[in-house]
Amino acid sequence: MADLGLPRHARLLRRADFAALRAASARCATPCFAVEYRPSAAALARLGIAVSRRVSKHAVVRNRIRRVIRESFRLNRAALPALDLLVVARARAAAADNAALRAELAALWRRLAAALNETSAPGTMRAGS
RNA sequence: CGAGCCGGCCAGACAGUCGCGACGUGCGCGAGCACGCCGAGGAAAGUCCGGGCUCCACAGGGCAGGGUGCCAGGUAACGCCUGGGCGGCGCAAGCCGACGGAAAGUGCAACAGAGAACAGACCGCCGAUGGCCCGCGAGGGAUCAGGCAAGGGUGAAACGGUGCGGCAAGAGCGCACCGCGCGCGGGGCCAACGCCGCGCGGCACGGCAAACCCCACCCGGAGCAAGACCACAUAGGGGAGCGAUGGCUUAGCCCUGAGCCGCUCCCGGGUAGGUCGCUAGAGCCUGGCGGCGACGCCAGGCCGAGAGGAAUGACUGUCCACGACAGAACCCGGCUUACCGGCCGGCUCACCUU
Repeated sequence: MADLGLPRHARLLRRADFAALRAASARCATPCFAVEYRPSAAALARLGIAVSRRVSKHAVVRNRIRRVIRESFRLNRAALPALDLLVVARARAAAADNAALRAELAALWRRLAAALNETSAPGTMRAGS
């Protein structure tokens, strides 16, 4: 039950968090999304979302993308390593439907977990666990 | 039943699963948990107007600048709404209109056309009058001077229309009627207006003021990251007192007034960290009364998002008329723009039946 919730401590809430993430982060991208990430100070994955007006000038479209990202993160966050993530929507996301966005995000989470396990040594990961 | 006009309302429904935010209650030292309840729109949009609220030391006057523009109401206010007038469109119900002033001044008018503003003569008409020619003469002829603006033609627009008289031909040149203008009286509860009556004037005063302009009325500036408070590094911050000159002072300039820069003393302080502002309001519903109406007054009832790295969602299933435009960010009143469709009421026209 707790695995599927999205409490506040699993989100990036402060300006400072975003600034720190931007200062030092690794990147990873798919057609609709770009992700910046770094090891989290907390013991679990935390999410930040950025959907700018450049993606779509319509608030309804931006809200839809934001909600799909939130929902996908909520359902998958238990399987993710302890990272601070900033998911940035790209312009192509506005044209994709929800199912496509979900599929892409699911792939993204898998890639993120795998990439982290092999490249950055297990040593850096230990901070969370 | 068909075509159409006006007004009001709705904006997929239901079930299950997993979530998010506010509030209330309970539990917990606490992060939080449980239960209950609520959780986008008619346009939340564009940010085009008008207010409330807040701060800018700031009050008054003048100029500049901006806005509005038939009249009267409504309103907190408006560029909005209602009613009326005028003009245009429609058979009609109805709809649309920046709709003050061109006898203050300046300016503009492409193309066409002879001529575009106190105009003009291309075609045309006349040639009475003075010449010319013919004729003995009465008279006749052409058109030089000249006269004309009726007809043709151009144009978005050509300096009233019809008829009669008049004339060489014509012309408001004269007259009748129509039109127009001015004045007075009535009407319109006031007004815009020009419906009616009377009198005067042969008739001018052409168009454009979303060209300058004139007239009337209105208008400080910035905006909730406004602004207030609390907790935390060095003050350039704040308060009080004293002040001649000079300088400076949030819309642009000037004037008056006021304040600041200086000195002394005192308090403490920037900053998207947190809290407040933050939703109970020009509020909504029902009824009554006044008003043609917009709306106002009175009584009773109701509480209908409040986030802030930013909630109001996602998935699955079933059904149908297969779901448009679109997401609150301080709050209201409007306007404008976008939009799949559906429901209700009133009205108009056409046709059919009786």
